[in-house]
This record gives sequence, structure tokens and C-alpha cells, in this order.
Amino acid sequence: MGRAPCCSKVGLHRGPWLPREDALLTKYIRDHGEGQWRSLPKRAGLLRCGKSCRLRWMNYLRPDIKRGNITPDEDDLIIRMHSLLGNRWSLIAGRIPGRTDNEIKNYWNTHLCKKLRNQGTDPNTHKKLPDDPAKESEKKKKKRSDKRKKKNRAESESERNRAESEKKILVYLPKPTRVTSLSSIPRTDSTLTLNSINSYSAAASTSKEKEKEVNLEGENQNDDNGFGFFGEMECSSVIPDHGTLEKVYEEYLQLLKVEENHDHDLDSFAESLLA
DNA sequence: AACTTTTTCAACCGCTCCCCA
DNA sequence: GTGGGGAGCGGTTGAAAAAGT
Repeated sequence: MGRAPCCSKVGLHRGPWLPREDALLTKYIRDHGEGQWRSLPKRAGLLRCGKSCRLRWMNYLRPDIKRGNITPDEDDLIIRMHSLLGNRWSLIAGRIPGRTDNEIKNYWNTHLCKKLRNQGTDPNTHKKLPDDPAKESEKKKKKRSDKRKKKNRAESESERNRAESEKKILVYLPKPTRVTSLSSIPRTDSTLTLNSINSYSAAASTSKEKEKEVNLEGENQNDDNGFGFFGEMECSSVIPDHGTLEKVYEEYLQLLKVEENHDHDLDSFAESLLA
């Protein structure tokens, strides 16, 4: 269609966000809710394009984002989900409460790819690789980077915890996905549960979309991972506890059991997601 | 201590999808 | 049916930090 860029680049800030900009964006969304990204910067008094605002909010400022170490459980879940879905980061992120697609994508590229290679697995196909002589040096590198990473994450987590204890604001949490028609599962269905392949329920972020909330089979109003539809709620309550993650993981393990016996079913599931 | 290389991850870019007039 | 606009996604980039020499 040949459309213009989302914003005129002239006169707009780019690059790292300043604390003042973060504060303006957070305050605006706290007061008015999400959505209308294109016009949001102007209304919030920000010299940023809407896309940039959305990204900043989604990947960094959102109060339900979990920071800190990716746990072994999450690690494993990401790998398994990737083997099913490929680089569908938003779908994978939707299964891992509190993590963003960007974070998972970065984590995959910087850690899990190496990890899988070290284990002799092709990170793209998830199939066994032939023995690699460079394996040992990779292992050493990984050890180094993990050490560093651990340190960084510990620091950022403590900072985040401090920030969150200061925040505790009320926001209108977004729908995690687009509203879609009955006939298709959206490209990004971050609320989709493994048990709800046939009962996709879309949640809406804007009041307009809320009115259109779709529930295909009258079930799954409250998504089983606790991330279905959000109204106004205390942000801190959205941060998933260990139990939630456990639940997601157990659900996944159930699917894997099915996989053992019914490879075909699993293929169908993956195809249904990718359709 | 100084310089180079590697790693990390926030942010950007370009594209597609979906809705609506 | 068509095109424009908003939103979201995945790939890529580049600055900063860390590690290596």
C-alpha cells in the first residue's frame, strides 16, 4: 500500500528514554489507559512517535513485567514452546507470565541458542546436531556470559523491586491480543491456552474493543493462566506468582504427555496455532 | 592501564494484519 | 470491494558494558 512512516521523524526524540519521558508516559497511561498510540505522544506531551511509546510501555514500563532471572522452568518452557511454534515470540511470551516478547527473543538469541548448540541441538530445528569441535570453547564462553548475566540481573532486579514498591499504581491493563474474527486464531494470541485451542477468547483493551469482546464457546472467560481479560486492577496483583507459572508448566507437561502418545495431535495443535 | 573484542538488550524498522469508512 | 490508518510482530541495529589480551 505504500504508507508513510508511522510518524514524521522530524523533531522527535529517539534513542534511550529519559526518566522524565518514562514518568510522562506512565502517568498518562495511568490516567487514561492504553491505546490510541498514534495520538498518545501528543496528548501525553511526549516528543516520541506512538510506536516508540507503545514499545517502551509494553517492554519496560508495564507494571506486570517480571524482571530478573529467567528460571529454569521458564527456560525449559521457552525451548519447548519454540520447538512447537518457532520464532513466534509473542505467542511464547503469552505463555510465560510477566515476560515480554522482546525479552524472550533476546534471551533466546543470546542464551538459549548457545545452550541448545552446546547440548548438540540445532536451535532452529530442535534436532540433534553432529558433534562440533567448537563446542568446548562455546561452553567456556557461555560460562562467562552466564556469570556476568547473573550479576546484572541481580542488580536490575533489586532496582526493579525498589521501583515497583514505589509504583503500585492503578492502570487499565491491556488486552494481550487483537480482537479477531470467529474463523481464525490471530497471529498473536497471547491469551491462548494449550487447552483452549478451540475456544479462543479475545480480550479487549480499549473500551471500544471491550464492547466487542468475543467468546467463541462461552468458556475461558478467565484464562487459566490468569491473563485473560483485565479490567481495572492493582498492577501488583497481575504479577504471576510461582503457582501460576507452575500451572502453566503443568499444562504444558500434560501436552507433552499427549505428545508422547499422540504426535499427530500435537502437530495438529501447532498447526492450529500457526494457521 | 590501555586497547580490542564480545556480549547484551533496548530501541528501531519494515512489514503484515485487522478494522472501518 | 478497496484503501487508509492503527496496532502488533519479528528481525535487526547499535550503544554500553564486560571480558579478554
